[in-house]
Amino acid sequence: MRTSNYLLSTQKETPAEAEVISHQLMIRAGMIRKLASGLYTWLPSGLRVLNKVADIVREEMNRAGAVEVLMPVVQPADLWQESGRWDEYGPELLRVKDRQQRDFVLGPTHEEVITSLVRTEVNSYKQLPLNLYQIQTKFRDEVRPRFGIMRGREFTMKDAYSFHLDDSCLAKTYEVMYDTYCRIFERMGLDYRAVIADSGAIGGSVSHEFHVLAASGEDAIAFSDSSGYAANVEMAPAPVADAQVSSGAPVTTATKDSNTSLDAFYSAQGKQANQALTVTVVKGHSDDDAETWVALVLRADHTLNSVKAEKLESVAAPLTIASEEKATQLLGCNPLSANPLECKLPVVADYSAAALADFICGAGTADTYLINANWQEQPATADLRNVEAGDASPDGEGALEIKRGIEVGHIFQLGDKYSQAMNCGVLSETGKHQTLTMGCYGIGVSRIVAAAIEQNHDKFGIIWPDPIAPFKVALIPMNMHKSQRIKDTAEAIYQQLTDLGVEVLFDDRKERPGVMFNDMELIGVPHSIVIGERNLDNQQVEYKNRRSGEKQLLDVDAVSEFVRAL
RNA sequence: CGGUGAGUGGCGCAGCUUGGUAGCGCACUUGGUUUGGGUCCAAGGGGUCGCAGGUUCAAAUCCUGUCUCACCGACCA
Repeated sequence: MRTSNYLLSTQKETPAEAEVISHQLMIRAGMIRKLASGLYTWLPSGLRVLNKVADIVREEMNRAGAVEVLMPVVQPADLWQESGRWDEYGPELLRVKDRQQRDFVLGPTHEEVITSLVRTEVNSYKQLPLNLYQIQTKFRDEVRPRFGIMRGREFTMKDAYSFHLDDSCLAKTYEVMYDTYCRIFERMGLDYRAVIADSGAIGGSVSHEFHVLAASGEDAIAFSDSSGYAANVEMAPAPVADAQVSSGAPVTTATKDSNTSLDAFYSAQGKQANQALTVTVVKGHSDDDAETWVALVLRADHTLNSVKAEKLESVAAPLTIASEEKATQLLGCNPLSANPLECKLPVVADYSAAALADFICGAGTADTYLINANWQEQPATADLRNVEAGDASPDGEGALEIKRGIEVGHIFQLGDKYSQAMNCGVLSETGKHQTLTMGCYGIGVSRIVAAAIEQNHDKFGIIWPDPIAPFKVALIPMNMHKSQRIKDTAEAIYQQLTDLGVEVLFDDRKERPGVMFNDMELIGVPHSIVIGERNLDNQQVEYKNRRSGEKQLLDVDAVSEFVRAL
């Protein structure tokens, strides 16, 4: 490709709206342009990378025995009503009507369509197991699109669905997909981790997420420092704390000045946040649909884990935290000063909160606190908090570390949630109808592009891993318009490399060398060949490696052999 | 949806407090200059100041409404 025929679209300045480095660089390098919130056009360089990522995913899925299909983006509402998700999914599901006023959705995922397909096409156990996948556009009307392509509303996803007679067969395919995902991320040269995950709205039991590690990641991941344990912080169980014993110190009360922070108040009382309790009021769940509220009690240094909380029987899902007015009304005082020991609401205490003795907590009147309080009777307890660095690993080996990750893949053992609801089954060996069990396996293809940049960049721009680079080699002739021999050499090398099947970006613009160097580094082309008068006197050109910065001189005749070996 | 902030050439911004009919840098065009790391000089093109209404002799500027966008929270590949 010649830059003169190409749409390079690099820019010097970073748009103000781009917060994370991958978003900034994707715009500056001319990979994407925003059309509207969460909607992006892929420019030529971006599309090349996106296609590279998709190709690797496709190759590895095929190798694993999955079969590619392509389903529609627009899906009839009846399928969603049949699965129950028409009501469950909420506003993230974009619903549209056609000219006959029939309801449709823009597919955020394809369990319904694939299940509908398989129930009509697959009738015998002999056709199983079957793993079908597609690489296709999804639409989710995200509440808050952000970070450019990282969380767009429209995005490219690889989604695969497997169908089985029984769970052990499902487990085998799940293992294969797990290994396939590892291969995929390894091939792309990404630093990733597979972690135990919550299966969320998709449903099912066993589930792993694949995260690309990056400081800007939206998820926190907990790792054991001495075993292979890794889980999303949402899922990692917190250790049960040993009950403390009260020293018998007398209970006193103290009043907090409204200008004093809680932490300062704690230390003024000779305590710390890990010796104090806080109350959070959340919406409860009851069988008769009556409005109920529950007070969750945590240690003040801990944070509430909403995934754990909403799994409690007495708590409504999704987790709804009461507004300050509502909480004040329910508790009879500001929630900060609420007294968990004499609470008007049902109390559920986190294990470590229940284990405390001689703690600080609200006294039930504004700005008044109890010092050296103790539980009078043991409260209902549960694991409610996020694990923290230093907590004991749930597998009993070592302590946890917390790192941040970008979720780029998620695999689930779905079970029969959809096949049951949508009556998807086959005749078994014994001639009986048998409902199938399913797995589903997603990869955020477009998100990988952004995640790869988060992990591979420097102050000059993107540094693509070779397998997903938009071009392998940048060919940079300096002052070609003034030197016939530079022009001839550049054209010859371009021809040789192109004949070899190497993707070359030949910068034939009439630009100063600095401009070309900067653009090629911004775009992140992994290898450059620089042609200049100085070296041409010795029939040589310069090679430069984008990642290492290593430079070396090559004989003009040796260029194609050198590039082939890269 | 709640909280915060912003909308002025393609991008980044100033002007708004104290109304007087739009400016700077980058990018773009032309000429010259320079030529191994975003040269320099000159001359140009491009904006109904998000939209609608109001106040006023006069509105980018003041008022009202509305739309859009970004950031912080609950969802997710």
